[in-house]
Amino acid sequence: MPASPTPHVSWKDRMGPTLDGLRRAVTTEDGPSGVPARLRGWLAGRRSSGRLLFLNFRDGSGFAQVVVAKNRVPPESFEAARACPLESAVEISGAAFADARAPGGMEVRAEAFAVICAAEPYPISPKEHGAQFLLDHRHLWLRSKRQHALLRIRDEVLHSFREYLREQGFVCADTPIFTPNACEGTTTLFETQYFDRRAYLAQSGQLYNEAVALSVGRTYCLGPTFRAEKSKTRRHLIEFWMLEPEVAWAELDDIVALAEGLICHTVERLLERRALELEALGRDLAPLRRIRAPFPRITYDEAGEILAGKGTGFTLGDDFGAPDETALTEDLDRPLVITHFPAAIKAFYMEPAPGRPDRVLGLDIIAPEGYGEIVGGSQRIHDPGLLRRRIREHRLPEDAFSWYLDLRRFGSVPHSGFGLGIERFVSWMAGLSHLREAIPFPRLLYRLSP
RNA sequence: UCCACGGUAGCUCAAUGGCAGAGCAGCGGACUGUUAAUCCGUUGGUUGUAGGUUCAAGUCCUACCCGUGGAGCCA
Repeated sequence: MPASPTPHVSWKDRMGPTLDGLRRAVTTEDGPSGVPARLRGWLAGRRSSGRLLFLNFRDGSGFAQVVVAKNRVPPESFEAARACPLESAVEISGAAFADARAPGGMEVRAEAFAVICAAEPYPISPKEHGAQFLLDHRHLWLRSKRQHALLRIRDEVLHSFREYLREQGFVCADTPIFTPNACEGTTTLFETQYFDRRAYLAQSGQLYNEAVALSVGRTYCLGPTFRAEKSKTRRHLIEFWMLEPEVAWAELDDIVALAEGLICHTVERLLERRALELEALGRDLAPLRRIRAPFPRITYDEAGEILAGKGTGFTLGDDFGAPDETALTEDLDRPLVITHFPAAIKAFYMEPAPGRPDRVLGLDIIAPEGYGEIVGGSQRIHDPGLLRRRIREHRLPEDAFSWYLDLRRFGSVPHSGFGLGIERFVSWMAGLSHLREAIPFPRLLYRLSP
């Protein structure tokens, strides 16, 4: 192999220091002062005080104040920094100092400033905007400090979920998006062409997860799901991401404990690693610090009794509506676990409760603070005869489920799993008033772009 | 799909049926410690679309289009 013509430089060294790293170095007690740096990024804001400019600069890792003093930089640098439009791509040479007057405790004092690519007049101002305008400019809105924080919180949530499940011995095995038929036969599916036949966009990976669980024991999938419901509320997206663990040998109580562990681990990680971002959103951290296992747990029938006393108009036998969920959790500071639902309102594959054939071993977890249902799951039927009967009772096409029934013919065991809505979870953590900010590019009823 | 509300400057919003307005952004200027900086000046309009009532319509009427919130469905 021929010798490399230039010495190898690692990726990290090529890219140079980031604001995030500089801030950590400079603001540490007894840390260095006046750390020289060359930074590349975007001009996020500017205030001027004559011969002194205060720039809000974003390099991707974070935001920092850059001070450009007229008598400390070449004249062309000062003019460029004074006049270039917001969101221009710029390069700054200077040094980083700890300074209590700067937001975040650090500022970069510029020695040179150059515009790499001047922006056109930027449509998003620091003032208020309506939801429609911001969503039309979602591709640019993502650059704001608030969205920057949310992107990192979502990333941390996804990372922590995977981290916890991996520690518990789970294997991530993703499930298909194109599916030949409706898994549960309940919600409306998006229909699409699959060459010369019809296919549907997945609304759950559960049935496939069950197959994988009988191979590796503990599995999960994490990906987008699609519901063609004309939902028009702050709690619904047309395309959303769902985490679905499935565990062989697990019964209802086992996956309640799994959900508790998963949620508590992720809340802890967020408080530990993303407290600054949560605070940037104005999120009150006190309610998050109170999230501890075990979660309060009631049955469907007990919930019905509580609701009878609250007068929400709930009828026993129905599923809970949004006002019912709010009423059940209004006095709680932790998520509420509800189990043992009527079989009639739940999916065909749920295991009947021992001694109560009209109730099934399903679980819902309702988040506090009005964030609604974040988890739905169940113990699955493992008896082949019962499962076949249920498929017939629900008038589902038996041949489409032949592979699913096979799972009960070859070493069937009790198993359980649940689905957790990523955007609902992120909304709850971040204290959002609408799900649309919890995903980079939300798909809403009348919005398919950007 | 149903219910409620809305559409006026680039943005956020005002305007008893009687001259189309403000703040912010933009543009020009002042300012060496700003924190959504401040101050002075200034550009900017087919009032969602079509029709109707009226001496006169942003305003009232009809239809349509688009959007927002809620219900149901669920994560």
